[in-house]
Amino acid sequence: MGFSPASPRVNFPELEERILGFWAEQDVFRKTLEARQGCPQFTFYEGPPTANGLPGVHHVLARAYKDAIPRYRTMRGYFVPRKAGWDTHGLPVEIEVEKELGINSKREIEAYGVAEFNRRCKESVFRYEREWVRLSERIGFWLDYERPYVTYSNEYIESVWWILRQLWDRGLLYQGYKVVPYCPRCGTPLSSHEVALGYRETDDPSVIVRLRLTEQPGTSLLVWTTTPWTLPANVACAVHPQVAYVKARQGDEVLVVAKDLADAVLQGSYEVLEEVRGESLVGLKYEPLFRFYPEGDRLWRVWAAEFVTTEEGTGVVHMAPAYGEEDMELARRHGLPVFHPVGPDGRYTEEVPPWAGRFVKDADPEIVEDLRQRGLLYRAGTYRHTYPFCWRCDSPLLYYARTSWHVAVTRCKEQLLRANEQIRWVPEHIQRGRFGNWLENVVDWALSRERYWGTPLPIWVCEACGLQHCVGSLAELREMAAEPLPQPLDLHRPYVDGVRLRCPRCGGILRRVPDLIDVWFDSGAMPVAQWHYPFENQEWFERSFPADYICEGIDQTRGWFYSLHAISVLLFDRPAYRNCVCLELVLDEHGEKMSKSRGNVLDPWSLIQRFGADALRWFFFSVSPPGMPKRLGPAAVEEVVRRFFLTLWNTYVFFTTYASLDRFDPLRWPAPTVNERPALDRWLLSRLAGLVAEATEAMEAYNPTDAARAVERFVEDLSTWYVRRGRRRYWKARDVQDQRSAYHTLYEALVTTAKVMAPLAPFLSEELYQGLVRAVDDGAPVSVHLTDWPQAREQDRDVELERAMEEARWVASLGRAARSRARIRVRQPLASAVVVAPQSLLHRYPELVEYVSEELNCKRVELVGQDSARVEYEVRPRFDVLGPRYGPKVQELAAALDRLSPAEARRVALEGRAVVELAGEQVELGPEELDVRVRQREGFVAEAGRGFVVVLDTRITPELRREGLVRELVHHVQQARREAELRVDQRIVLSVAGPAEVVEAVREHRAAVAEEVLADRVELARELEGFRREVSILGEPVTLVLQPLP
RNA sequence: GGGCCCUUAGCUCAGGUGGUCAGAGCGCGGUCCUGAUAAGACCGAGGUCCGUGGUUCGAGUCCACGAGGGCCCA
Repeated sequence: MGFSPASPRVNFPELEERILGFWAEQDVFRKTLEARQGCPQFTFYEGPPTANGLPGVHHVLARAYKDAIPRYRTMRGYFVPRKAGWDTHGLPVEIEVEKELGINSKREIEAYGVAEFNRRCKESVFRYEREWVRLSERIGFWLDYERPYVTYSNEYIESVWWILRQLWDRGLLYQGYKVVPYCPRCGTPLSSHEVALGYRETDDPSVIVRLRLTEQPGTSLLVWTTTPWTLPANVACAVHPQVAYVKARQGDEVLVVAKDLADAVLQGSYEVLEEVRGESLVGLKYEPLFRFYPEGDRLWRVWAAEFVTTEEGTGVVHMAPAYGEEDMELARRHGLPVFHPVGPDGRYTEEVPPWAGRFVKDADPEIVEDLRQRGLLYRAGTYRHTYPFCWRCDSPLLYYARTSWHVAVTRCKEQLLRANEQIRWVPEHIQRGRFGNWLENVVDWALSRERYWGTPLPIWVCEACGLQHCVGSLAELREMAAEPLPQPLDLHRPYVDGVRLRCPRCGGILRRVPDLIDVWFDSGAMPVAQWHYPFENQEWFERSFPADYICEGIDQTRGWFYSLHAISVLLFDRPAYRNCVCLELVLDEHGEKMSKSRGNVLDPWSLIQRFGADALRWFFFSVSPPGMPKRLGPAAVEEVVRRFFLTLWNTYVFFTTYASLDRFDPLRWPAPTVNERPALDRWLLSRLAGLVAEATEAMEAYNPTDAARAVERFVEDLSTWYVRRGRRRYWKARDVQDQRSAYHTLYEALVTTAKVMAPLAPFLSEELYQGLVRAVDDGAPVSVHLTDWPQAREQDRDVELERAMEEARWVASLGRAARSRARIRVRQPLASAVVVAPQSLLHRYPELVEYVSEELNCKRVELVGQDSARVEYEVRPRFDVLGPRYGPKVQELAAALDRLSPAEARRVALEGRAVVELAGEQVELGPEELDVRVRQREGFVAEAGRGFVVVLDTRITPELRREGLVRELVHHVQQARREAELRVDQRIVLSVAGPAEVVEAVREHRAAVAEEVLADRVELARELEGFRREVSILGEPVTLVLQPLP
């Protein structure tokens, strides 16, 4: 047992592969769950991916975030079961299979055979499952992949049926003839959240046509549309009753448009004949544009409607009830017929002979041309706007009347909003912003899909009496079945279509409606259906609902976040999750969205293989908060490795190197109490306690970004100040007590850092833990992920010491700047430096001044509160104190203080009080109200800033010069030791040959040189055999020979 | 057309409740330090804090309007 020196050459991807092996061999994930059996549960829901495509880098982002919080919670003592899940139904899958089969329509699927088609769908959904699991495991996303929930299983479907039955029983599931967004290629309606996925900018025709008034020859209403294909289905037009319209003469005709739009519409000159209110137009009859339908008295008249606006178009709106929600509403109210001359494939039917069989959008130009020839076209152009396209197949959607099934979500809108209040959103603005707005505008969920691969809608209808029945379980299905159910039972189409039920009312036969349900309902049902609730696992379900934590891309506000929420509120009137983290997009290096068409998609594997999964994870956590977009490229990940991982690693190498030489044993070496430790150690322990507190707070707030950044800052301090300053306290230390303190402090800092990093960088933290803890303690938990999250030791916090150390570091920085200005290298010792600091905490911490002295290589650093010889004073008001008190006059105070002569300023600075005249009155200002700054006077090598001045004594005496030479020489010898690849503790004999001054200096400091470079002897007279090196010391050639001793 | 978010150095990002000198990292040029360091320190170049107006003694920070970008809705 004991530490082994870690190698400074580290290959993180390789290290991670080794850790993966270790986890597998030790079954660590299972152990972390077992260790927390019986503890309070923390529930995470995995949003099921569709595994029919390869995972990309954005999935690594999501999975890293999904992983971090459960790991953290496990360390905090919670039991965090994590079930994987796969979304297996729906159009995405069907379209993949259609592509494979080279077909493109429902007709072709039916010809191919639904049974075989669905078999292929089922087969295809797990095509990339192995890739998903492989990537997930490689990045350390711990999830139970052995027992996932799968949405196509009979059990899952049965639970979904149970949910639908609950809704049915409460009258929340209904059938309606409604205008729905409809994909003509897929032949099915889409839900609003699916529509939301497909908006795109496009050019559509923009036409204005004449509706000739029957009883006023020569007068026409003008109507505007971007969908000429809906004109054959026109049954009416609408005006706003309150809006002003004009009858305008233009050429030899009279045109009716809204007054506010007249200029925009009637682009030439015109003459207003009359101005009327919309209501006076109501009832006018016009000539139909087409004669495809028989005349009727109510047809082709003007109606009043409040929804008409004067923001666009003409103020007169064409009504085609089959193709617009408001149109349908108007038709229903006034008993107008619905003309629907378009088939489910988006082509005209025989009702419109000229274009029968044509896809409606393709017929647009011909319809326009036809109207032009008949003199009905007023104007035609194109109109650029955003329009929805099918999110999966990219066809333009049609708004289209269909008989379809809906969930009456709008009836529960208040509950939806109330439940949303109970969710913590990250970022916060989603709650009232994107998600809240969405709920405010919620519409009924268009549930049914006229497709093949999905959860069948469990509604059966009696052929004889029309009874509709919703089946809520397999038992019920079996019981009601007219014939024995087929074995084995597959609840998918076409098998379920063949199941006929006996009518409980009339004894007739019920057949299932052909529809499936929206695939988003599947995933939204997972809190219930993953457990096959209520048919099994009641206690599991109850324990695991609602989720404490979910996390997905922000696009899911309309997707999974919504479907989970809606189903949960409909069923239980509760939110499905308490904390929800929304992730923004992963962009490429140039800030462009990654897409296949741009060819800028980054393969996660290339990054993982180069830099490791932890580096990629860490990049995602630290670069920006979850709700901000992330620019990702190899350079950014490499920087994480260089800036953070390697810095930490090198500190670890430093520790293990010397701890192993010194046989440091953290369990047996007595640890000094914190108060017994020097300021440097107390400072680090204070920083460490602060780190733990900060990281804990951040992780509690679902904010890994702040946690990661806090760790980075700590590691930076640890490496560039703590170890840098304390280096000589370890190996070969003279003061045993100090050495113990140093080892214990550094050890604790590293171990705690490893634990705090564990949820974010599970591999590197494991490696550190193994090398630091398991290496010396058999009794410790096998893995860092089995340890408890560290407690912040508040008693170690010393905010004042931390601030004082900041000052010390600042003074060191000024001192280095002064040396640099004086062109005196740091290796050249100087006799003294004076630090002028009127209001510094350092006066209370002489130890810290000592660190400055070492850092600056000045034998003596004198800290003084005042020094009129070398500095000048500047006095300003404390604006934060005096501003509120004096208001505008604070500027006069500032001016008055600015006018003080150098002598007066000095007096004020030393006395700490000033008397100035303000508007004829004497005002006295005390120390709390003054901001005293010092600046250097000319003629000294000094640097100033933030209330400090550092003045160097730049005189180099012959003694100092010789010491400098020796330091120079030692440096070169150490360099040579390294080049000769000597063991760190290899002893040598050294010979030095060179100019007399160098030789003299070495002679004078022979013992010190010998000790520094581990030489048993230092030869000055004769040259040895061994590793020989020519160096230059202050421009003079010097020959060093190192002879290793046996 | 509406909602939300963003805009700070060449790049990536920090900048509680306004307080008067705007910071870090990377990159660039130079100097230095180092037997843990592939690190690090110092100096230098590099900023209209997106713009305009307002509130205020004081605005990167608050308000209004606008511009650009992103996401979402209609």
